[in-house]
Amino acid sequence: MTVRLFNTMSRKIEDFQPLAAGKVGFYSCGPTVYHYAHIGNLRYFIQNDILKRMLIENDYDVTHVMNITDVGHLTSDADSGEDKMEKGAARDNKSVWEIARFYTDEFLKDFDDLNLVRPTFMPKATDYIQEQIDLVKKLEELGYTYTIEEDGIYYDTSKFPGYGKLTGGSLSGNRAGARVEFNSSKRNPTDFALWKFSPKDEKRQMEWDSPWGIGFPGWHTECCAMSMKLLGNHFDIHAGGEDLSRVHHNNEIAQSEPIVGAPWVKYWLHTSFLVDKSGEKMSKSNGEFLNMDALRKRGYDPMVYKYMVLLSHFQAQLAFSWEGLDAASNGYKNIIKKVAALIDADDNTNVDKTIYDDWHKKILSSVSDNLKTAEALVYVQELLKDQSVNSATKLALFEFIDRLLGLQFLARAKKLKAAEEEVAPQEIQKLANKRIEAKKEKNWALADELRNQIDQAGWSVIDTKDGAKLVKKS
RNA sequence: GGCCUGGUGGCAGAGUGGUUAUGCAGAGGACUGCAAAUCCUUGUAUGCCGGUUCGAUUCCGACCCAGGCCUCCA
Repeated sequence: MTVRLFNTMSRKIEDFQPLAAGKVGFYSCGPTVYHYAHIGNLRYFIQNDILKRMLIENDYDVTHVMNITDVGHLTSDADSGEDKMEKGAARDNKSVWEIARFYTDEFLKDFDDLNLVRPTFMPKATDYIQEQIDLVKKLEELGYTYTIEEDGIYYDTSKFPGYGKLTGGSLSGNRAGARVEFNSSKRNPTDFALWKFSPKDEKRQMEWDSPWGIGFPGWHTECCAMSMKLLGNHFDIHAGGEDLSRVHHNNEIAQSEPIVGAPWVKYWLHTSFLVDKSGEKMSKSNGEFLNMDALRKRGYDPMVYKYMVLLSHFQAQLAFSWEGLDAASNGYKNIIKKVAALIDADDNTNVDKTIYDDWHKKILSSVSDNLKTAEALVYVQELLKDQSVNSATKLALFEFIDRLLGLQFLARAKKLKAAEEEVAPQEIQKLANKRIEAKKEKNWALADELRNQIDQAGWSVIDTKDGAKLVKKS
């Protein structure tokens, strides 16, 4: 099946043609582990996961690299900002190494709760310092660098003719230091640090020796160094959040193409932001933000958030609201209920191969066409409604849908059934029996009172054709 | 200021040159002593102004509005 993806480089949807037949090298910029990931960050990782699952369902052998940025970087090249890692460490009263480990673990917990397939490699930036130094050395040999005294080694973007090509247009109209004080020692406003020197009077928690003295790498080098090491000089797909395209990814290209030749990467994918209802992006830097734990504490299944994300398209901003999350929650639960009913209805009929193939194709085509997950979910609704498809075929299709979208419809449906089959304790059963008696005597007041008591004890009583049924409340 | 996105019902959001998906919420009904669940039915939308066209929500242009990047952030 043809895979089509919107390539930021061309600003067009292109047919996907891998560099090597049947194989995909995929690099996604990972988290900086100085704080919890907020749910906006997680939207991007969900989208990456769908991309990967879709490629796998299309029989590609995917090698996925996602870095863990555990090196602190200054908040600006002007050397005036704070180091996020060191700041985070001070906030939590821990060493930078401790907070890196702590927030990496927290991140992976969310990752697993969202049922995201783990990357093939998750390199830590601090494990690839030598590779980053080697990369800077090569750029130095090729004449792309210059030194600013007591500051660092910088990349001269005027030496790279294609600078800025990823995001198109000219960068010349950019206001140098539009939002930050401009480092006047730089030759060009777009120049960036490759290696920063540690301050002479200060011992940093994270610093390394290098041919240029004690210091630490600039943050754009890690992705280049690690991707070259783990995916080779050229690879197929590079993904990131929409904020990364203009600076980080243009800088990555500027660092890599002089060394490996152009084009370095074939397809660039960028995920748009989750925004709040006033339209502003969620940001870790702003202090207040929602993480997965905040959602869990309010009783939301992480899968509900994933479902909400998949209802939208990754290139469009998605507005977060509790109302929207509730809608997603109801919608998700309704599907689970219907799938649970399918399991009950499964009468051991055979899977109808023709019908299966038809739906399989429709759903996989949607996701393969630039990740139209919302369209795929419409087909899921239509499949559930379609009475001409037997239960066995539907269930087989749900196995495929769960592989493709990772929404765990079947697992949740089975869990729901298990909860429904749980037998009520004796005292609850007694109350239920009393209520039946009351009903027979048409003593509605007593019956309602008894239902109240059962309700308070955490059970629901539901009258059915076959009598009263007790179901534990979730 | 430069570059880039986007504006669709109450909410979230697809798609389409010719009756605007889907979900959630709402309304009505069936069922029920009442509920819950379920099922059936159902109303409501393409920012504004021009152009192209037999016909524009879709294509083109201007405008208005919102957002992103130009410091680190997905």
